[in-house]
Amino acid sequence: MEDELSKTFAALADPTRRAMLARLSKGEASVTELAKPFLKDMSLPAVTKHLKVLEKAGLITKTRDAQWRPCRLNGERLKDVSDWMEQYRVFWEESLDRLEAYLKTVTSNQKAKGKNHGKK
Amino acid sequence: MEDELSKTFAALADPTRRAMLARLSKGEASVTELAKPFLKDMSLPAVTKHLKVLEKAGLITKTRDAQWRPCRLNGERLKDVSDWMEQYRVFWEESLDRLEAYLKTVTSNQKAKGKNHGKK
DNA sequence: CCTATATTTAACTTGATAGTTAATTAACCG
DNA sequence: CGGTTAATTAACTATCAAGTTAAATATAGG
Repeated sequence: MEDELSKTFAALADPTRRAMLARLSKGEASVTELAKPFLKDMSLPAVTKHLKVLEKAGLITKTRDAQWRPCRLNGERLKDVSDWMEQYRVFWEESLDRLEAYLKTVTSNQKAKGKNHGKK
Repeated sequence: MEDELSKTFAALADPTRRAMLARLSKGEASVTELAKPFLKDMSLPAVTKHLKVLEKAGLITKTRDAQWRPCRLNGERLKDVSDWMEQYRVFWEESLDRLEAYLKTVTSNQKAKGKNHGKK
């Protein structure tokens, strides 16, 4: 998984990590703080790993404060996702009727070109 | 990976699958048609698997037309992603200065409560 | 019926993810 | 220094994801 966008999507594909981001949207937090809601379900090293995934995806940044590692949300990477999403906005924002109509024009154009299912 | 949102994000975490969605945003296409740009890099069964991932994530729907399986984009699932993203919009849309200021108020509030790093 | 085309399924390999426990590093503080 | 707290690293296991080749299924059409 080389590209940044894939790494970001992969990082978001886990409810634990998304919950961590939600917590961080309230302000920065240390690892222990972030871990607290999950320690019934997993160990601290598991939390460290999740944070490392988020960090490598550029979704958070970790700093240092004595023995603590305050984490904060990095919004820019989420903007990349948002930008990617934009091209599809029409597919949910238009009324379903208008979308259907739009798709009909596209596909009927293709049929006009021969309904050849991709054959040369 | 139980929840729908995780499944959707995971499906999006692959450039091949995102390219397939991009193609489908131009109109419906058969499996062979969708596969064409990738057959230098992977086999047809691999394509079938990618499509299955997209389908299970609810991002596309497959229908039947003789021996063809026309696929089309399903925008609703992308809306779920977009809705989830909304809560973070402030983290990239505000000017960086204003975001910094916002975070300062949040964290200074925490410090006022004792800078206790999550201790009870 | 036979064959070509479209697509999927089966069985398998490989590498990545997500978790574990135990040990280690780092910094504070009495 | 020695103990305590915070966090990471190491080593390992199990499950999942992505790809392969070969075989199977489904439909059209002469």
